[in-house]
Amino acid sequence: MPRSGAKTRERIIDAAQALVYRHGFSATSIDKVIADAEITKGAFFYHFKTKAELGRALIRRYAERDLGHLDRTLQRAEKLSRDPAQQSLIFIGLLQEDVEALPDPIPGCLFTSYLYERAEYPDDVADIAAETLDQWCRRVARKFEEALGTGACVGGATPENLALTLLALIEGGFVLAKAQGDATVMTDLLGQFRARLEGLLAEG
Amino acid sequence: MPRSGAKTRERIIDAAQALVYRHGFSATSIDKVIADAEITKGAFFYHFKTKAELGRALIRRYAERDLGHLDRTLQRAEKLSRDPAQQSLIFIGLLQEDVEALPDPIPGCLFTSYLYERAEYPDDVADIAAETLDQWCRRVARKFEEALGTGACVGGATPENLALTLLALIEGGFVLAKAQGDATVMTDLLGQFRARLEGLLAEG
DNA sequence: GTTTTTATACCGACTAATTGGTATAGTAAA
DNA sequence: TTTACTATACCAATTAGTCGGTATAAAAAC
Repeated sequence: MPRSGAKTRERIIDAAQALVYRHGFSATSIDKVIADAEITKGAFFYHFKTKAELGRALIRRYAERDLGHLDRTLQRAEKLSRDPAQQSLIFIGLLQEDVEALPDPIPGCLFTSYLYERAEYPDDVADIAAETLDQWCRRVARKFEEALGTGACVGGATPENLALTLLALIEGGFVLAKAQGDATVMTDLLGQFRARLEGLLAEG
Repeated sequence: MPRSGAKTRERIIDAAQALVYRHGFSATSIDKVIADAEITKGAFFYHFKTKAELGRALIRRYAERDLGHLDRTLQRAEKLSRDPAQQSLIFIGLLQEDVEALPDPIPGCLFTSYLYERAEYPDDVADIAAETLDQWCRRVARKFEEALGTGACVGGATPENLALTLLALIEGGFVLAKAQGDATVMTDLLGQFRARLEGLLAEG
């Protein structure tokens, strides 16, 4: 066999992702991708039959990494304390650390990028986004449930609802961070959420 | 004078906006816009020198309508009660009504659309988005301040912080609503926020 | 153990369609 | 007579995608 194509494939996806973060998917031309990846047209179309397939590969990798990162963060929180309530609070703290380490300009969320250009791409791309977002919520909700119990807290908040709120704050936070050109809004937003969760844990 | 060009101009912006909601800005070609608006190329370039200028006009109109709608909603809340605390809660309720009236598919926020394709367009487009989002927060924060007082509540929440959280929930809610193909997430998100605000108002 | 085959990985010139934008000649209304 | 267009033809650049050819290295045949 010749040298493995996996490396080239990764280079293509890396270059494409960087371009999509700045220009969106449809403004990301294959010519720009191959220039940045320093490969040729032949190599590109050897790995991806169409541009849509590149798109699919892009969010598939993003989705995997996203859930992988979530699980690792949850596990780190679990090692830092034995109490699920503390674990939940530490989890938010670790998310704050992630946000502070975000590069400039703020890349944002690839799912949002796709969902806002949705009509351009096959439906299954949006399906992956929906499924991953749902999984994210479920896994976070499970941790909150350990901390708060199954029932609704004061104010009718359930673990599922809190997880959804957290996810919306992150997605919305990306938008505001992009608008302000600064990720500190996200730290504030997460700080607020953390304070609220702390309050709920103290009550329940 | 011949018949006013304002009508044609509006038709162009209307057609463009509908396309941008589904395809994003860069996938929205001038040819598609003129086809949907049922005008000719000559008419388009009579009103807009470049596509970038169309983009500028699009978000400028969106920004104006957005802040106008906010002010009207705030004023409606003010007419429905004399108590700022009640007004704040009613305001959230009115936002929930707006969300429920959202068409299918969910259009989302034009600012997000731009911010996620940012590099394609002149910087002043992003400036309008940032400025409008900031104004939105300020005006909502002023109402919350009337209800809660200037100082921080329990949990360190300030009126500004709460307004920012609400905005992030709306922006993030749009993303989640697009992913799920259903706007009820946004109603839930706003309901949660309302309950929390109610709690803060009862304490303070 | 050398040669031949074969599949993988990649090159780069090419194409047909679309892109944003221009040009020009004419028309219709206030 | 100015403003607001229609209609159509055009342009250079860029777009996604094709195609015939080539380099590499492992496996199979001799």
